[in-house]
Amino acid sequence: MKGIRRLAQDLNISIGTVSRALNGRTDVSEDTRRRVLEAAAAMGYVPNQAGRSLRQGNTNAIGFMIELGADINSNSDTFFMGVFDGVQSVLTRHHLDLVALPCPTDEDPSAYLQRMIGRRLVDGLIISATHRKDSRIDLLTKARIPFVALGRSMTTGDYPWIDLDFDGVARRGVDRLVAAGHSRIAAAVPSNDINLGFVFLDGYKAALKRHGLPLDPSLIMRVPSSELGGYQLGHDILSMKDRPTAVILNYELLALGIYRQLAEAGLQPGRDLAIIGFRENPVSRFMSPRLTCFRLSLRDLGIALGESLLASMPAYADAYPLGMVQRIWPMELIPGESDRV
Amino acid sequence: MKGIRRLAQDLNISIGTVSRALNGRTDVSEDTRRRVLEAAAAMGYVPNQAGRSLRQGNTNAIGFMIELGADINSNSDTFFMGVFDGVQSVLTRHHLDLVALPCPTDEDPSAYLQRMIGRRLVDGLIISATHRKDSRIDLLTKARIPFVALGRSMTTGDYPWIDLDFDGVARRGVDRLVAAGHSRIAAAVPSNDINLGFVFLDGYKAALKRHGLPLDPSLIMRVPSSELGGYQLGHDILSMKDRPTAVILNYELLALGIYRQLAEAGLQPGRDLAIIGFRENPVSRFMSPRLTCFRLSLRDLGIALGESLLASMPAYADAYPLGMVQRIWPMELIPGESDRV
DNA sequence: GACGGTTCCGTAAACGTTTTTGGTGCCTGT
DNA sequence: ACAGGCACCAAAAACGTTTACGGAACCGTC
Repeated sequence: MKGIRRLAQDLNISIGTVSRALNGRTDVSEDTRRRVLEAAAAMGYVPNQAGRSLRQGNTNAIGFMIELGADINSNSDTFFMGVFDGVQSVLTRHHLDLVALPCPTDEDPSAYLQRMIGRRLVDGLIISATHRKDSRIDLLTKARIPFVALGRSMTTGDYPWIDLDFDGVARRGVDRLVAAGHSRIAAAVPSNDINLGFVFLDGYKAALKRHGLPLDPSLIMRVPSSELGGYQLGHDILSMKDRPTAVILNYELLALGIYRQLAEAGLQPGRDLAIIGFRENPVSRFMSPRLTCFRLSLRDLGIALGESLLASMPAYADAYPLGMVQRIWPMELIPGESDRV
Repeated sequence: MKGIRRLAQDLNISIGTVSRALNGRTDVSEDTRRRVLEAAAAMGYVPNQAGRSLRQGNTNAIGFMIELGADINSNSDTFFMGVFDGVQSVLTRHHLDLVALPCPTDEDPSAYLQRMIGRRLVDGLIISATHRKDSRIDLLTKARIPFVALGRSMTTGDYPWIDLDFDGVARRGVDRLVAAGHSRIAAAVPSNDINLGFVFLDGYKAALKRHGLPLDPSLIMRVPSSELGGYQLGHDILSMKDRPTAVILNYELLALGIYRQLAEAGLQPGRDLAIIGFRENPVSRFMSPRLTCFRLSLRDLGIALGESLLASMPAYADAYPLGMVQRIWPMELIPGESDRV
């Protein structure tokens, strides 16, 4: 005899009553409830989730899918650790648990997601690293699984998302560089079809136009989102015949590689090439010269993600009357020395 | 009508037969099996995990617990992502899924683990960042949950673990520095009671003794495992009246902070202070002067963890006749310029 | 032609919960 | 004394699977 049945037998009451007592129903006497709770604590009873899920049709867990294959993820897990913490802090208040679902490098993300959806392992999902056309979004809407995307996408249909302000980062980067006298400004964009690259590029183009600067296609530099990509970026820039005098970056680790490339050429960030990096992180804070980049609170971002997800789950929506959240997450410019002329 | 019942109805056969066909049982004709598989694929049928778990008493998932609170985790670049990938590659071969369980900053790890065990969300567990006395180990053995620890511990009882070679890293670091003529060698150790600190320290002490060097307690420097800890470490070293000429590090990001601290003092790693770092990572590869540190394959480590776990699960043990794995994971020294005299 | 063996499949129980339904006993007001 | 209401609880159904059991059909053998 196990589980709730055992508990009921010990107390000499029915399992239904035990269940009601544990779940805080009203139709059970205070005395009985107290006895049940005491006995449950004494034997360390925890409801079996499988039985519960089967009956209620939910799992009290939500998933956060991360793609190990996407270089933008596999290179920096300080990002997700921070976000997880924020998401958790929202979810635990509602007795929901967070599980991270790491999609293997060698599996198609959509296939992986479909498997997870089918298994009914979670009640809701957060997906990240959205691509320009992201079939996961279709999958989730079709399956009617509540979700929120960390990242916009060009996929049609209305769905909740929160995205970093790639547009604003590009725009403000250009503004700042133009104000400092630069006119040949390069932009690093990712070499794959992750959506943030397009947003970043659009912001870059719009800013150039607003300043009346010509758009030189050779200044749009496609490199992988990794520290090696930054190294390559540095090489590409240095080997151009008509070098840009400044560059804006779309990913945090690029700065590392470009710093190295400049150092090897005997050049210095800020003096020989103005650099505006992306996200401030533990590494960027310790680079010298100090990197000009943008700050955001990972924990707050996680909280916002958690709340948006809850807002789109019928069972919790009343506590979070946010409607469908489509939100651009602001980032604060932190001036450093890497973009001094 | 949903799930397997729907499938059976469409095919006009019993649900038992459908289940047997899907699960590869022998007592079903090849023709029937083919029809079932086709129909299942056509309607995108995926077995409901709750029903399955309830019946079979397992979940076909294993968990990887990470503590967001431990600074050694929340800061570590790339570490877990790489390990996850290796674990996955082993598990998927056996149709097991990996879920990462991030323990919130503000929750006690043991309490969190107990909740997860109680929910019966996973069949097995990998825990990391083991402490000197780690109650999670008692919890897991008592609950008879198969697990493997990434990290040794002083907790009694036999249990499977894999640990990085902190002892060897400390020993070889000292050897190398002594060979280069150093005699005052400092060691950074974590300021909390994570077990790796004790192992590292023991290796350091043993190496000193073997070389006939005195043990100076003031050279054992306790700092948080973060880039800020490294900054503080650098400060502490520079402000000593009888400065060490070399230091060995126990955590990868420490190097970042100490580099910065030296730079601010107009000093240079390798010339003014010999530094041997810990794990080679994307960041260390781009530091200058290049950091002398140790290399390991995260993916292989993940594979080893996955295999050890399977070896300790009765249902899979026959495929992995490893016995109880207690293994020290070797790390390869990568010479750089940071420890040149 | 009875019989044992094999191959295939249907039936039903079981897993641990939650929730609906119904019922018992007690109290209250008339 | 009796109808009605209330507070509490027992019983049983339901969730979607897997699997033990038994039986039907077919085959070959003496």
